[in-house]
Amino acid sequence: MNAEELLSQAKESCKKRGARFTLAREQVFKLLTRHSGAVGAYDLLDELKLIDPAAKPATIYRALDFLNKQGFVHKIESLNSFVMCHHFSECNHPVQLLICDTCGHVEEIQSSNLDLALRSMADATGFTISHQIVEAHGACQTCS
Amino acid sequence: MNAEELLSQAKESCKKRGARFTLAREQVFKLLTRHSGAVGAYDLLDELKLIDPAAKPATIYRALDFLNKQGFVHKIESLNSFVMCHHFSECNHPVQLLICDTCGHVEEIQSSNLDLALRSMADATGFTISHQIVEAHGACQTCS
DNA sequence: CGAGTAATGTTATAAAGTAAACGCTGAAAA
DNA sequence: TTTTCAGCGTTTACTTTATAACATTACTCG
Ligand SMILES: [Zn+2]
Ligand SMILES: [Zn+2]
Ligand SMILES: [Zn+2]
Ligand SMILES: [Zn+2]
Repeated sequence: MNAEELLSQAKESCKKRGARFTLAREQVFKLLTRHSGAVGAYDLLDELKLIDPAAKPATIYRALDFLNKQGFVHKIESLNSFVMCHHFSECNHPVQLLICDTCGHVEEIQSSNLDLALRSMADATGFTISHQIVEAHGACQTCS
Repeated sequence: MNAEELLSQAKESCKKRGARFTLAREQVFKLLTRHSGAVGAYDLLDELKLIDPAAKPATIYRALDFLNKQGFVHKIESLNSFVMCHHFSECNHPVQLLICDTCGHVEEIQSSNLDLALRSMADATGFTISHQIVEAHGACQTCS
């Protein structure tokens, strides 16, 4: 899935939902598609400042908040950073990430077994899951 | 597992490994055992200041770092906070947490299915896991 | 004891994230 | 067409979380 495809898919998705894909949001979206790994909000801000020198932390955080709510972007809690989702057409999918600590690449996986195992364990203790965080750190194939 | 049992177990464990369970570390350990849920480093610092007014951020972070490395305490990445582990005798176990967003209680679960599902998915893509983060947010039984 | 290492104290600062007040704008209602 | 108003963006200031750097003290072991 390349950058343009993702962008048009995002626009389409917003149109359907009546959400506004404004310039600021599109700019941040595009910046994110240029990274294959995690990007910090302030790194992103530095990049955004090159095309919009007036950008401030709130600019980035608001855009990221929107993109995250639309499911276009995932937050990586263990790195305080963000990564583009390449499967956002599959709404509300559980997020499962393999994060290479060597090269920084982030791979999003989809294991229903994993999701099931977590849900069944939660069920067993009467816990209702609203949001799950699964992040594995280590070394990717090329870095091993 | 009550507070005293945990404490003596921790002391024992340090003795075996030749790690120093110093006063500062013990104080922070004790403060943590008094919480059933997540505690922020600065909240903990406020509590510590009551018995050691000279305590500074570094004091807490160093103690937490030690306790975390010994496996006595887990960091909750999605809350930037910390929780006592009640199973630290089982060394290096994968950490899987159910976090109630209503009452703040944190339940540590042990699902080998979950661990297996993650590992097998990682294997399939040639990824070697060194550390995993599994945190589910939602509502516990009493809060549902 | 004395050298070497581990831990702590202290100060300062970096990094990440949020709040609140206010102005702009563009599309729906009148 | 004009009004109006909710959503978006800007700006300023601030809070929370975490670490760096370096001096000092405490413990361990030969
Ligand atoms: Zn995704
Ligand atoms: Zn890699
Ligand atoms: Zn544990
Ligand atoms: Zn609860």
